[in-house]
Amino acid sequence: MGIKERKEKHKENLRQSILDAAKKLFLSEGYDATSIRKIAAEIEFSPTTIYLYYKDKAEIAHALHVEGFKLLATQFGVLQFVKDPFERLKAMGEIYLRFALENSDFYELMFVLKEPIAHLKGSCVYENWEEGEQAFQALLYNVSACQQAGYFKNLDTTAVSMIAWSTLHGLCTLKLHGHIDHMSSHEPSLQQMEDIVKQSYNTFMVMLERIK
Amino acid sequence: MGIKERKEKHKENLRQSILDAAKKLFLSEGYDATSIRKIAAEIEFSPTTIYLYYKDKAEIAHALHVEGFKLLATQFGVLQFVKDPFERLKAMGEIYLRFALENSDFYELMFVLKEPIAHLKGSCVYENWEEGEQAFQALLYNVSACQQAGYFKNLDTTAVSMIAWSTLHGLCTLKLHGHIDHMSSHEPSLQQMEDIVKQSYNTFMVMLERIK
DNA sequence: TTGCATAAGTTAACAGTGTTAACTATATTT
DNA sequence: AAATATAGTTAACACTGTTAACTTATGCAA
Repeated sequence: MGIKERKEKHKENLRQSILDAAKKLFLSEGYDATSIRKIAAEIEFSPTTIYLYYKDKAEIAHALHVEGFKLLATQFGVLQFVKDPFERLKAMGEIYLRFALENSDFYELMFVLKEPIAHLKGSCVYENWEEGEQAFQALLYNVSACQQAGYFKNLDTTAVSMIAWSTLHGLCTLKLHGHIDHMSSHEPSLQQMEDIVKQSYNTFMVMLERIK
Repeated sequence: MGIKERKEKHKENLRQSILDAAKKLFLSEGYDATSIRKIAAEIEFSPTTIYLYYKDKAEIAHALHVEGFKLLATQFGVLQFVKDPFERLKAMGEIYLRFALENSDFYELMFVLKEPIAHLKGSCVYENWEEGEQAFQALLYNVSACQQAGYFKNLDTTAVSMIAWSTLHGLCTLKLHGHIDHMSSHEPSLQQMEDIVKQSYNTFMVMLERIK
């Protein structure tokens, strides 16, 4: 029947369909609600079959984590058209922010959860965090370009990059984990801001621009 | 009525010893490994007894979360002796950073996990996040004092405070979740830094100081 | 064709988790 | 003494990740 045919097709690339099922569940119900058993039910195989294709749940998490970085990389793609270094850095931050807020589950997997990258250390040949490094190198490049254009004088490129990343990451996670919302509901100065994240980001950019 | 009072006290005692047991487990084994059943075993009561004193696990998490904020508040205490506003802001950041790195489990509970503050919304009279607010108000006060001393001119106090908090929070979480370490092991520019967090923080302070 | 090894997938189980309904034993009140 | 309220327990539900042991199907050499 139709189901059997579909099953046959799945068998051809079971590893991929496990990942697809995981992704589907993960995007619709979040990471915690994505259990091995639910993935198995989705592809209509027994839970133990998953372990024939992935070492454990962390390995699936890592595979999704890689997908997330691919998605972010494509969104960073437009940056090549922004010629002015500072404008490019600004745009990079905006893309990062939007990515985090619009793909919060992916963001969690990429920059919050320990599992996907802890998995690296456990397995393989002491593999490093390739995805994160690439993104950071792009940031380093942009910060460096800004410095050549006269920004961030006498400041360490790496340290400035770390700060830029940290600020954005902090803003994203405080928002995503509900801390900003919980505070804005009662703190008057925050209540007045209509978009705290966006306004804070803009202020940060003004701060960066005004470093003498 | 003496008997009733003693009973009340016993009830209070048990509620407190549940919290103590939870804290002990949580500090030695982390949040995830602190299960209701383990807490029960620690105080030598059955797991269900816990539910006579706390609504659910999130309520225990919230109680510990409050303890964490008390601890942070005492560490902030020394700030009153720092008269210069900018130096005080600097010291505040250093205390925050040290607190996060030395009490990573508490930090997770206070600023990362959703459970303890999501619990607020679920129960009570739409209670707000008192602890977080108080800490933020202290930050607002210090940023405002800096502005009166000529720093951060023409910048919104709340936005600057949000950025300061975000930057510190970002730095802390990237470190605590292993993202910095995973990157520093292969990225050359990071390898050269002996203490990435500390050096980045210092750079951030220089950046703030140099805003024209 | 028979016999067998390998691969692929399944069943059943282990050791946990948070949480709840229903029960018991004890102490207090009527 | 009987009724009631309190405190705590047992047993269960519905989950979780993960593993050992089993079955079934396939391809290949004798």
